[in-house]
Amino acid sequence: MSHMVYTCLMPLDRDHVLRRAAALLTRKSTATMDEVARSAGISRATLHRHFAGRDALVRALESLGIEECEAALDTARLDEGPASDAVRRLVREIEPAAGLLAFLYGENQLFEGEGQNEGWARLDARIAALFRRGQESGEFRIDLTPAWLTEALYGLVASGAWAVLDGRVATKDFQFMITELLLGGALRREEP
Amino acid sequence: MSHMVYTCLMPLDRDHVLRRAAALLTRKSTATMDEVARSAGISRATLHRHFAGRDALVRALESLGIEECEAALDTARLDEGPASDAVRRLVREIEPAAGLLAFLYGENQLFEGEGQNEGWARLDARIAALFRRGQESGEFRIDLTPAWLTEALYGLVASGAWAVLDGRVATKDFQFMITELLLGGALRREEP
DNA sequence: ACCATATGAGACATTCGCGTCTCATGACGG
DNA sequence: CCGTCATGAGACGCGAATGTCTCATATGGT
Repeated sequence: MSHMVYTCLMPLDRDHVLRRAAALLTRKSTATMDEVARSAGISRATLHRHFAGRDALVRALESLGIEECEAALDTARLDEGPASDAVRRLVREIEPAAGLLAFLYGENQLFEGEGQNEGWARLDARIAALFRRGQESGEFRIDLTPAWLTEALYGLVASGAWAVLDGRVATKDFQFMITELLLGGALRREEP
Repeated sequence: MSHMVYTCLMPLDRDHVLRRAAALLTRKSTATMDEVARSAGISRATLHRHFAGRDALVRALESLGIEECEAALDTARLDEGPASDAVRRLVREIEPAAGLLAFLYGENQLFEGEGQNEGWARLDARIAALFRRGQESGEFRIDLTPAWLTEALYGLVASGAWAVLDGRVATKDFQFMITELLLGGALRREEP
């Protein structure tokens, strides 16, 4: 029997395939199942053995993205310390998943219909809660709703991921550009 | 003969079709040619008479989006007055095209390959010049590059359009949310 | 050495959207 | 009243991608 193969190699392989798929689909969202398979170094047949179909693959990517985001939120400890620092930690931790997130963000077909993953709602709630905490503590302005700030965070992360992918922004500037714009905006701060 | 039909009705019709196509494709970027036609109230045959194929349709939408953006930039008079006011005017003028822009922004296949419309480069240059002007006048901070601010503007406009489409943000708040976040950020301003 | 299993390669039918075609209809101008 | 032209409806073939299948191979454990 090969139960050890099941419990040790398989998940690694599946994860590897998912990550390559994410990387490819981020650049070319219309990539073929065959292209995805080649990109992961396996054959189309094997890809179909792991994922029932393209839909199942995208769903798996969605779950992976949600998992990574939730892990990032956990690591970022959103409810500790100043809210602005928590936002910085959040962006830093979420950066590795930015590409995948950008792909899923553009896959708007996921968000229509009733079958949408409730993980997004959980993420939205946690991030919005962070912004609300910052508002209640007086750190953040109250005339921008937490829902919009959450939306804007997603949008900026996706924009940043694409800009990095296209070479318009350096990878090392990713976190700085997003957090500084999101928190401080483009205007010069008055010297205190 | 019906030359008057050509010069009067046709352009209106074509424009109408393009706008309906933009509205539909913004929500469902994988919409069928048949769905686009139905959405515009015409048959698939007529749609194919106006646009050689799906690719031509998307290219026409791209040109329309660029035209509307350039018109918005013209109306906004980016080189007059304080740069922050110019940004506010820019967002206000660009709002009607936000949905179309969001669709094109997600159509990343347009930006790969050499056949990309040079109109985007013109728009990028004009918007980046605005941010640079703001930096040189001391209004904007200099640690966020004009290229990134331009990218972020696109991303926020797209995010805003989608948020409005999904009912997460009120239409009347669109301009305020974007300009305030882009210019001022989420942090509370110190009272001067 | 033997067997089980995952894999790769390839064939196959199916589905789906696209692009083109024809024909009938209706509107509009001469 | 008649001709022209755009349109709608529908049929048709094509190509691409998908999903399923079989078979040969290699790897790894017994």
